[in-house]
Amino acid sequence: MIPGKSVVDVIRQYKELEVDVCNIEAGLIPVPGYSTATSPFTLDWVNTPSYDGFKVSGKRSSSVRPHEHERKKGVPWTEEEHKLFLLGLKKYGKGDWRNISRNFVITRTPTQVASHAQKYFIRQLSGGKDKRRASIHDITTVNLTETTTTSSEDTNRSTSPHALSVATTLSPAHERVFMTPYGANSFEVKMQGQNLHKSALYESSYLGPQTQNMVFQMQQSSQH
DNA sequence: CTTAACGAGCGGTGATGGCC
DNA sequence: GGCCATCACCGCTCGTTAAG
Repeated sequence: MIPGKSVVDVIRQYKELEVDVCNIEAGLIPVPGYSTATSPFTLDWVNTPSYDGFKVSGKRSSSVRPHEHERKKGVPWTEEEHKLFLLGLKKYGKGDWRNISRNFVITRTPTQVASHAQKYFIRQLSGGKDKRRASIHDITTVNLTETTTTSSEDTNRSTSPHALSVATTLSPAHERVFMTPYGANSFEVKMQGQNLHKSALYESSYLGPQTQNMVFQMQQSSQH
């Protein structure tokens, strides 16, 4: 299903692509960026017990490296991602970046998580040095935090369609509690009173089975 | 997975010049 | 002289990448 395209359009596009691919494989169309006469690369079909497919051979020229292998720009970690990282670190411990990536910081690859952890631990080791620039790595725990914010962003998040709102008898100050899925294995709790807002991140294992199921269903619906 | 090198981007700080 | 804006330099932070 492609928005704005009919079945006939899609079939026509498929057939055109099929012809293109046939022409490319037949060598009728030069691949952009490669000159068969000057390129140091060759494409060989390899068929061994361990590998079956094309393999590129030849030397990589350092002079062309910057053009064909641009360094990716870094995407700064958000506070939310860092908090999820801390939760994952708590659950899986140092070194299990794969599971932390898979179950907590699902927006980052294990390599990115490992890199972030490296900087985080370096920051912890250098603690105590004054005159440091503020960093996201200064956040070392994910605990119940109390604020008096009444920002619209706060309100919007709490009343998102995937937030579970429950009445509370915790204290007269907390009139409502909002639970919002937060990553794959955690959830955010916000307690709101007239002038008091509290928020905290918890692992899903903190919940009873019924509530865990409700949060799981909210996660499913938020993904759709 | 760990470690270290690398590079981009940002913020702090001092120098400089214009204005009052 | 005091204040403010602008600029350049430098150090720091942090994401990417390659080697082990």
